[in-house]
Amino acid sequence: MLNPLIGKLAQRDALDDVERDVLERIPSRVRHYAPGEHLVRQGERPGHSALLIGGWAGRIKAIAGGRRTITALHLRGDFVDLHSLLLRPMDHDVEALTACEVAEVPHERLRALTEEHPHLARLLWLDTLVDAAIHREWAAGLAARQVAGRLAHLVCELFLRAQAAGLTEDDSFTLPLSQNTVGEVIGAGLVHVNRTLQSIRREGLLKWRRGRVEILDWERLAQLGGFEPAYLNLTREPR
Amino acid sequence: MLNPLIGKLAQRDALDDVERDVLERIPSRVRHYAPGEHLVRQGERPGHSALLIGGWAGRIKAIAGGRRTITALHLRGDFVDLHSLLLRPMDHDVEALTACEVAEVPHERLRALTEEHPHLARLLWLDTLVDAAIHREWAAGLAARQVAGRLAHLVCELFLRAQAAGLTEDDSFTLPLSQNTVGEVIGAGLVHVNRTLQSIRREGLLKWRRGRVEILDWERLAQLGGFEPAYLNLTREPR
DNA sequence: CGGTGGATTGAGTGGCGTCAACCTGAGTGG
DNA sequence: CCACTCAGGTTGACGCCACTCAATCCACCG
Repeated sequence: MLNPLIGKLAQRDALDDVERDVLERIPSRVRHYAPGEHLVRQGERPGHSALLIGGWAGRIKAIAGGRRTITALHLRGDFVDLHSLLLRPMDHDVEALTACEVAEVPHERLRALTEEHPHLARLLWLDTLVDAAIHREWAAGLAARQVAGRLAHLVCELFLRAQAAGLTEDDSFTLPLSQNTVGEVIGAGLVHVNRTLQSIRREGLLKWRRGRVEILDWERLAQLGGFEPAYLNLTREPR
Repeated sequence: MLNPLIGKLAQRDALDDVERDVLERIPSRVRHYAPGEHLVRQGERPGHSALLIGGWAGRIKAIAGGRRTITALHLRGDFVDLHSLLLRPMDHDVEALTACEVAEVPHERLRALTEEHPHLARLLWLDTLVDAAIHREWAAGLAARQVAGRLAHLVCELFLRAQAAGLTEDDSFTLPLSQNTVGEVIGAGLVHVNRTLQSIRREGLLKWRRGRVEILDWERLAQLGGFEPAYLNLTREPR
């Protein structure tokens, strides 16, 4: 059940047979969520962390004044709230943005695993560090890039992450998010997202219809977004 | 030498005598930096992590186009690049914003510590998780708050963090950052920071002269920034 | 075939960036 | 002790990116 996680960790550092075995044996309960349902709510103290098996989920921060922002997007293989193992109470909601399939891993098991297998502990820690690196990249983008750049950057990032999760076909992947949701991610209003997207399409950088994105010109898209993939830590290193 | 760190960790969970002893015995080299000097550079793979003993430091992301953004601010007791233990190469610079005193802790020691003392490992992990929580808060602010709100929020956050580090006197603390630097933090231009600051001062929310901030009306300042301190995890919990 | 969520288009406005001076206080050297 | 320097703070003018309000269109579905 945790195979998507195993695959992801193995991209960052070699796993030996024992470690794979330990991960495979972790019990977990599978749950399904409909779009809009909450996997976790702000203020809660969950006794487990949720590993995404399928679908897209987002971390939602409610801001005083009714506005809300999506501070992270997650896909297959991502732990959406691994940090709830230590960070309590939850500082944000986690919401299913599409239909989601989730494996709930008990915190007691995760804690035991980290005590008995320091290398796996490091890889889980690393996973939260990559989350943080992505947060930094997004924050820098919000401060320094305008909407077109943020949009291009987002598409580049999600394509690479989807690719790492085995979810791409050639130059396209499924991204069933409404323009309104995209706006909540990149900090832009719905109308402006729409116009910006049209302009990017008109330029021939990508196609985006019915929740399917096809990248037509990676070079120019990456340039528009100022995209540098190093922060994703998709390379294999001893950790 | 690591006392500021010990104090900080002890605010989040009880440390027993053995743990304190272990932390106290960690060897570290002390270094001093002048304002503008780099503690670490993007792309490097440092063999140690830098613990701030005094002064203010910032994590700087260079964005294509010559712009730069400060994605995190650090003060006494903060590990400015603890994540470099696992996240390589560095995805950003760390720069001394004022004169800084730093203790460099070798990675091999940190790694040994995490393997032998799982509870301390969790507290270090937690420290990086709080960093991430702050990133989320800032990112949400950049997306949803306007400049006055971001400025107010920043002052509230830094006051509480300075207080936790024992750096406040009554309602004031030292914050020797230029308005230009503040702009790089909250994603605003120098001129606009200046005008916004004047308006906040005129409203009687705070004084800010010569690198010293005095908070005059916490209530309204927190309201203006939509400030909710929970994300700082300044509470004591079993971790 | 009406209902509904999402995409699209138009128009008006304001927050905030940028350029460009000018002011102020602290430190320095003669 | 004063002239000079320089970083940082302050002020004014101008323009654009992006937000908001408000329709309208479109695809899909029961």
